[in-house]
Order: sequence, then structure tokens, then C-alpha cells
Amino acid sequence: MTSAGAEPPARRLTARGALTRDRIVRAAADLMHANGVAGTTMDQVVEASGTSKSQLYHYFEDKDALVTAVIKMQAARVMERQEPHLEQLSSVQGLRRWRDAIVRFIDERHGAHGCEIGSLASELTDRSEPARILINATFQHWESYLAAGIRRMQERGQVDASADPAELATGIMAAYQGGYLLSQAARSAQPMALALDLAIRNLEALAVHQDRAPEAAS
Amino acid sequence: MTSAGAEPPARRLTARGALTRDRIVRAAADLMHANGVAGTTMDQVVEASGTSKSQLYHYFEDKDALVTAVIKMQAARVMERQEPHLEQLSSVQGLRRWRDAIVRFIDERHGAHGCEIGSLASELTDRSEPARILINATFQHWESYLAAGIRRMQERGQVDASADPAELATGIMAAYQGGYLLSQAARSAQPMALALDLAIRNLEALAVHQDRAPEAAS
DNA sequence: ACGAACCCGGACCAGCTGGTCCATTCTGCC
DNA sequence: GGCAGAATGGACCAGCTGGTCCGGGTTCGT
Repeated sequence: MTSAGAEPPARRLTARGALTRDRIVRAAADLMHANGVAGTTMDQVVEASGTSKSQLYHYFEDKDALVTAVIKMQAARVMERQEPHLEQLSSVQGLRRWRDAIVRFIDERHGAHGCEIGSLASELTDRSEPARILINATFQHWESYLAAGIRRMQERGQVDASADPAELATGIMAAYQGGYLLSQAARSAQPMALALDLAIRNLEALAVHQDRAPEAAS
Repeated sequence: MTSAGAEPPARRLTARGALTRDRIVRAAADLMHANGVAGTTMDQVVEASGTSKSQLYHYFEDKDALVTAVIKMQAARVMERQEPHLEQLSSVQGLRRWRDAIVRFIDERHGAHGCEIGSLASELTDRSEPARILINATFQHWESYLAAGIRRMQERGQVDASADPAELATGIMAAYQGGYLLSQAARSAQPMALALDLAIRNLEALAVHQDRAPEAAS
């Protein structure tokens, strides 16, 4: 659990090779999300990706290197799914729509499976420093979208301008991750709903001074 | 990962035997907290507890049974540590003292290691239904202490009486768990501080004025 | 005292795990 | 066309993992 994050000599890679590599990472990401990193074997990855042992070790030095690639892919996946909601975020209504999408998403799965990043974080953070750094950077990047949105809300006067957007973003992120965990344990979307409602309600409360703003659409 | 939670025939147990059993569970709990359940081997437990393979399998049918015992012990440990703060909780100040104790606790460890229950939850919740049920019950029990405290705050008029204490407790618990995860990834107590501050600020806000409709959650 | 039942030590094992290796087939490029 | 290097298949392996087993010591109840 101590491999590097950067590819060693930036080897050549044909289009076919890139495709194979991608199939491997994708299969590994799915398996690890479902069964955990420790609970996923290299043989399982080989079978699920329809490749062979030699290919796996051709593209990845060892399991740690594969895990690193998986973290990066999951980070990209999550951001891809969140970006449409967060990119233009500029109102509390927008945030509430984000909340609704998440609650719906979890409700469909009856709470099964955790956050792709959160579950990796919980398993790897104490066991691999490079993984921890990567995961932490992912959280930061993710929060920066929320912070940017909150800043826009402040400009509109929906949120108290004296509050620190980055700190609020961290608080919302914590509510999200904690809500996910509790929803997973309860097999219900309700804890997530309550957690995000609490966090969002907090933003509104900060705005009570100069409210009565004409609430434009997000 | 599918063993039962109840001991089969409630076997006899001498004082000496109970002591040995306890040493095993204690060692297993520490190892699993540090290295995860999957990352802890039975041989490690044997060595750390100073016992032998036959003893381990004398007291526990298999690894799942041991994990069940570990969950119960960790639940007891956490509650034991929290009870002094939560037992008499009846004011926002008291809640803030609770927050301070937690932040200090995490700060000492520089964020390393997660919540004893939270990390078990993340790893086991999707992999073992009996474990999930046990863990969920632990969260419920834990939240009930918070809820009772919030109810007392309502009686004192510190918190809006129309808010549901159980729902607020779930929100605070989510902030706690999420804050823990982010603090672990960031190796800093700050995310936990921000998360709990956000949650507590929310209670206060509810006390200032009875705005905001009761929010029928998902 | 004395048998039954508990407690204990540790050798042993089948299956799995991450990882190696080599022989063969493609592919990009001059 | 032909070669260097990438891509692939899969047999193979040493060490580990959860779990078994048996023989002997200790304690309990009567």
C-alpha cells in the first residue's frame, strides 16, 4: 500500500492497449466499490475485465498501482455526475435540487453501496499515504464546486456574505458523507435527506437578515 | 460474512475463560480498527491476544462471529466514552462542550483512525446483513442520547419546539460521521470542527425565531 | 475424589492471493 | 516487408488465510 501515483516512465500505449487498460480499471472500480479493495482479488479483476494476468501486470505494477487508477477513475466518475448540478449552482433552490437528485439516487438503491470516494476513503486513508493524498485532493476539488456556488449565492444576497464559502462547503460535504454512511446502515435515504436538509437550512438561516430577495432561478 | 449474532447454546464459561475471551475480542477490536476487518488475520489476533488458534475457535465459531463480538465491544466503548457528555446534555452549551471534546480527541490523533463504529459500518454494511443490523442499532441508540438532550433543550426553550429531536439527532450524527471521514482524509480536526459547528449553529438558528416550515423530509 | 466439561497449545491443511515468467501474436513505423 | 516493442495467454509459485484436529492440562459440581 505504498505505490506512487505517477506512472514511472510514461510508457507508450497503443489505442488497443488504452482500451484494455480502461476495461481493467473499470472492472476493478466496480468490484472494489461493491466488495472493498481488500475484498477484491486480482483474479476477479482479470475475469470481470475479460483480460489475463499478464495484461493486468503489464499495465499496473502491482495492486497499489491499480488502486491508484481506480481512485482517479472514481473521482472522475463522481465529478462527472455532480458537475451538471454544481457547475451552474448559484441559488439555494439549486442546492435543493442537488439534494433531491442525491436523495433520489440513494432511494433507488435502497441505501446500498456507499459513496464511491467515501468508501475508498474509509478503507485506504489510514493504510496508504499516497491514496490518502489523492482522496483528500478529490474532496477538496469537489468542495471547491460547492464553495463557488455558495459564493454566487452570497453575491445574490441569499447567503450571509461574512460566512466563509469554503468552510460551509466542507460542512455540506461532511453532511453528505455522513448522510451516505447512515443511509447505507439504515438502508434508507432518510438519513441523507435529513443531513442535507440540516446543512441547507443552515445556509438559509444565515441569510435571514437580508432575505426577501426575489429568488431568481438557478 | 453471514454468521448469527446470538450465541448458539449459551455455553458455560468460567471466569478464566471469560477473561481469555475478552482478551481476544479486545485485541481483535484494536487490530480491526487499525487495519480493517479484512486486513486483520486470525493469526494476528492470536498473537496480539497471547492466546492460541484453538482458543480463538473455541470461543468463536468463525471470523464472522468474532467480528460480531468486536462490533458489540466497539459500540460499548464508544457509548462509554460519549455517555458522560451526553447523559446530562440539556443545553446548546453542553453540546458545544461535546463538540470540543471530540475535536480535541481527533486533534490529538491528527485525524488518524476513524470512528470505531463508522469504519466498521463502511466496511461491513454492504457485506453482512447481521453486521449491518447491529451497526444500525448502535447508531440509533447513540442518536437517542442526542435526541433526548435536544428534547431537554426544547423544554428550556433553547431549540424550536416544533423541530423533531430524532431528526435533528440524525443530522448531527451525520455531521459527526462525515466530519470524521473528512478529518481522517485531511489529517486535521478542522473538517470535524466545521461539520459540528454547522450542525450546532443550525440548532441555535431554530431557537432565534420559529421560521421555516417543519420540512416534511423525503 | 473424580468424572465431565472446559481450557489450552500448536501442528497441520486445502484453497486462495499477489505476483512472476515465457512464449506467442499484434501493431506502429521506417 | 520487416523489426522493435507493445499486447496477450496462461501455466506456475511461494507464502498466507481461515479453519481443523488431537492430545493434554485445569476447573467445576457432586
